[in-house]
Amino acid sequence: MAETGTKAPRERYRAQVRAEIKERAWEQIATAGASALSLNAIARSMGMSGPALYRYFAGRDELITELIRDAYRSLADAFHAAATGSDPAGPDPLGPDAPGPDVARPDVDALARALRRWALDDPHRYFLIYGTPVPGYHAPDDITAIASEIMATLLDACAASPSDRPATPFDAHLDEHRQWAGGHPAPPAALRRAMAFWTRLHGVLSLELAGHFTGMGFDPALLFEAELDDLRVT
Amino acid sequence: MAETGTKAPRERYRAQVRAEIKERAWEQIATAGASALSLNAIARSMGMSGPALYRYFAGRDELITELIRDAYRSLADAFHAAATGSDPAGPDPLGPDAPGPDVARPDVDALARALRRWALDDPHRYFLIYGTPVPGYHAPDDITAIASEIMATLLDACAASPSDRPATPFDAHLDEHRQWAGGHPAPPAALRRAMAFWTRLHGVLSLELAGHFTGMGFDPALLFEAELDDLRVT
DNA sequence: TGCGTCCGTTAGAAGTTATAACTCTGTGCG
DNA sequence: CGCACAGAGTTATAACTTCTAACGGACGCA
Repeated sequence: MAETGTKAPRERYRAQVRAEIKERAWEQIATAGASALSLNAIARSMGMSGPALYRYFAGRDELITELIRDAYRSLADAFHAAATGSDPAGPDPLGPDAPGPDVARPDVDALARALRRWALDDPHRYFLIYGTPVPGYHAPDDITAIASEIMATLLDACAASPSDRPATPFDAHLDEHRQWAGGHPAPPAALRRAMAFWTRLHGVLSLELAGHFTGMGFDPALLFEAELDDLRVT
Repeated sequence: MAETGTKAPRERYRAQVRAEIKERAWEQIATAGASALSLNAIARSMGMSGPALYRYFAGRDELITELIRDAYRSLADAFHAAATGSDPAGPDPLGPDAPGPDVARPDVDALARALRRWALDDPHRYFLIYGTPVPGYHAPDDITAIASEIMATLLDACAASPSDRPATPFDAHLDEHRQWAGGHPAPPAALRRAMAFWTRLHGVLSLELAGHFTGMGFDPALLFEAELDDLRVT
């Protein structure tokens, strides 16, 4: 990490320009969405013209892949920070106000709120990961590795709080096909809860971020918390 | 409906060409995704060249809006068919095999399975409605009207099966801000359950359709049914 | 039969990604 | 210290895209 400062100047400059390109790309995505990302517009906004960007990225696809990788990395970091309590935004800012019906699960709750904060912080970044898939695209291995890291953090948290819910047939199915857990020693109930965490919170968040709740009147934050409460008994 | 046959030949031809354009558009979306939809390619595949399509659609946006409208209409019809039992695919094909822990709720279950069938039938159509939103786009009123129709069908089903779950503060919040229900007389518990139906099943379906479960080993259909089971106690 | 509307055409402007070829500058090595 | 080479940025070009404009022809209605 610290060695990047001692690199050759040529390479240093290259890394700096790459970083600026990605930064402009994020800005552009934030205003016009990922599908409208234009290499030409990025080059223009940087004062250089057109094909110069091809020195730094093989093409639009490689740039977007890099952005997706950064998005996954950012989520993994946010999860890790929330799990270890080193959350820069403070430990659950809206957490203690509304204690759940039962015992507190600091890990899972902190993860959920970190996820929501992370998603609201940049909706386009969220949709880059969880939005409409690009038909031909397959994520490279290092990106799926980050996804596994995220899942491992979630499984840690779910395994930390035991469940008193009776096992269902689906719990057994999930336990029989647990290769997706990547060797994580979580019990079946934790597998089930991690999956429910993922699917339910994604359900709420993706609808909220896509604007399907706008004009409906209720508060999406309360819906999120209600789903989080229901996860407590799952 | 039957009057379209008696229309003027000019208008009849126009409607026919519009329909064929939309058909080709769906084919193209199915293979390359909505973002890659090209008017030029559609025209080429129809044997006519380029700008001829502008006689029928003001532009790409209008065509896509039309496709979104058709997608909503199709989902509303599928829901309505499932709710009234006139389901062309037969009443819940995988339903009776695994009876839930409690009383059967034919309406809600049928709706859920109709939703999954509809989604798997054409994933791109699903993402046209529930996928990454286009930044500048706002759906016209008649489309939001179809969305309300879908929600009304769901609320009907949820109101039909009473809940023995104690009311939560969020149920009250949903009841206080119930303008999204469009005057539907559903009780608070039904509002809550409809919302959970929507968000949870969307969570599972969208992750499944986007391919986030591929290679994980478990069966997404069982996850869907497990979430449907959990809705029974919500 | 004739007139007018509407359809499909070609031409062209402005944008995109991406490649090829050229210039020039800065780096590192002898 | 100077020189040669690698690499950055340039322009030109090709092949796309959406979309506008102007033209010709055919079809339907009176």
